[in-house]
Amino acid sequence: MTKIVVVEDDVFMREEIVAILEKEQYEVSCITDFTYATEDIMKQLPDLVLLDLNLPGVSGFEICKGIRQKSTVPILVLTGRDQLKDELHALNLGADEYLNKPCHKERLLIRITNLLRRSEERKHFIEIQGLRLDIQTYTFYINNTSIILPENQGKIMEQLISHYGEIVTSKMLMETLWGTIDYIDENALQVNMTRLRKTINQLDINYKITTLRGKGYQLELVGEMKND
Amino acid sequence: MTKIVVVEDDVFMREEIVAILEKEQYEVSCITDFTYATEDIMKQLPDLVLLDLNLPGVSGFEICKGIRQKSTVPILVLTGRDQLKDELHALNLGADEYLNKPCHKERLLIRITNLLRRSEERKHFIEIQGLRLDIQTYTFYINNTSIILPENQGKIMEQLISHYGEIVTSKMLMETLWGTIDYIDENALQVNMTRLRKTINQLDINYKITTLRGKGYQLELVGEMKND
DNA sequence: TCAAACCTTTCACAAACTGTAAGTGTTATA
DNA sequence: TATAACACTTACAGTTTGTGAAAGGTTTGA
Repeated sequence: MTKIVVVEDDVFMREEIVAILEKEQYEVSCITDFTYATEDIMKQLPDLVLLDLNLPGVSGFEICKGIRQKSTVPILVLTGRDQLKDELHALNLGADEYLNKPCHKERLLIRITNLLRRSEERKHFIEIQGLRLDIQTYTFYINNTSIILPENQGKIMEQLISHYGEIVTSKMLMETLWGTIDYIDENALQVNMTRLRKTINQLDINYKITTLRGKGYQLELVGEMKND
Repeated sequence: MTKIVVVEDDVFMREEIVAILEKEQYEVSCITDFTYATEDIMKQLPDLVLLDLNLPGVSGFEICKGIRQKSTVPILVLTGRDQLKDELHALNLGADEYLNKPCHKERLLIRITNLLRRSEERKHFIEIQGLRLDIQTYTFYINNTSIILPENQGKIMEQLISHYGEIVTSKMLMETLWGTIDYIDENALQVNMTRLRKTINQLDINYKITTLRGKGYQLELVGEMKND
């Protein structure tokens, strides 16, 4: 069932939206406490987020930005703010649609349908800036190129991308690759790591795999000039 | 350079749009004779189509539909029609965005940017209803599954999809697979065809490969109930 | 300086993809 | 219905690709 998370403070408005969506067989849940809105939304694992901008105490823009940093879930902004600059701002922060209240039921629903259809295509992939990986086939998309990673390299890459920003331990990787940690020669992992690094080097990729001695591995941006 | 085709009959409006787009470094070309609009648009190989709906002699909806049948190029409808039913109709026919005139320059431009970014992701693929094929890696996307086709099966599939609705001859296929038609045993092609058919059968696909004796092969929809 | 941690190359086995060969179906037409 | 052309299928062996083991080299930090 398709799950939509509604972020809207006005009770009347919220209940109307919920009624409309539920009539279309969507599974709907609402955020009513906006203190940890971004986290609460993400926890629900939504297929789509319906977001108001005028919320008490928090900026809807911040929520929008926060969601987009962590996920590619479609965000539909539905708001009373009809200023062009708000629209541009929201769209720049990663919103996929921007509709003004009041909004016809049908107009809202067709946008939702379209966004969901579009995001279906993304279901295959995990993704960070500039990289996309099909975790079924380990087809790896970089700019205008795509290549197929061998299974082991693909699994390592999957871990590195899905834990981007964190450290991935050898233990985690060995469990992912072989389902167990026992009787596995750590060297086998190192060999595959070497192979993956070689693969990455041949591509035009802005990332490298850093070793954190005694801790694990990490995917890191490279070649970014620091501006002071 | 990114190419945008503008379909708009009003001279004043058209020139204003062209000026705005060219200032943003887009390559712009216009359709002014709408008799064979769809064909003329497609010939230009646009990265995006900017479409008006009120055109003399032709229906903008028809053009929209026609483009979408042949391509996944993003279509942005920019029109004076502000009726909800027109908007719904256009979006249902495959339009990606629907904006009302008059429209702020920035609003238009950011939608264009977003559509183009989104369609970048599609550059890898060729696509017909329900099927997508990455022609670099021959990763094949069907509903919620993706698999990797072996090179030969991938090449055959590429031909069948990109010539969907037409007949693909053995000669064409042999040239695609082996670069030449000489000294190639036609049986080799048949073997690969059998293999591809077997692959397709294992998947939940609505298409089958039909043989046209003495002519060639064709991809066809299957299992569609005919309603009289 | 030295040992632990990590990296790299080479090798041989296993799996996947390929065209060849040989035989089996199918279809149009006389 | 007989026949020949066309199409399909299966088995096989050569080639390529991915894999972990082994052995030796390099880096790091106390």
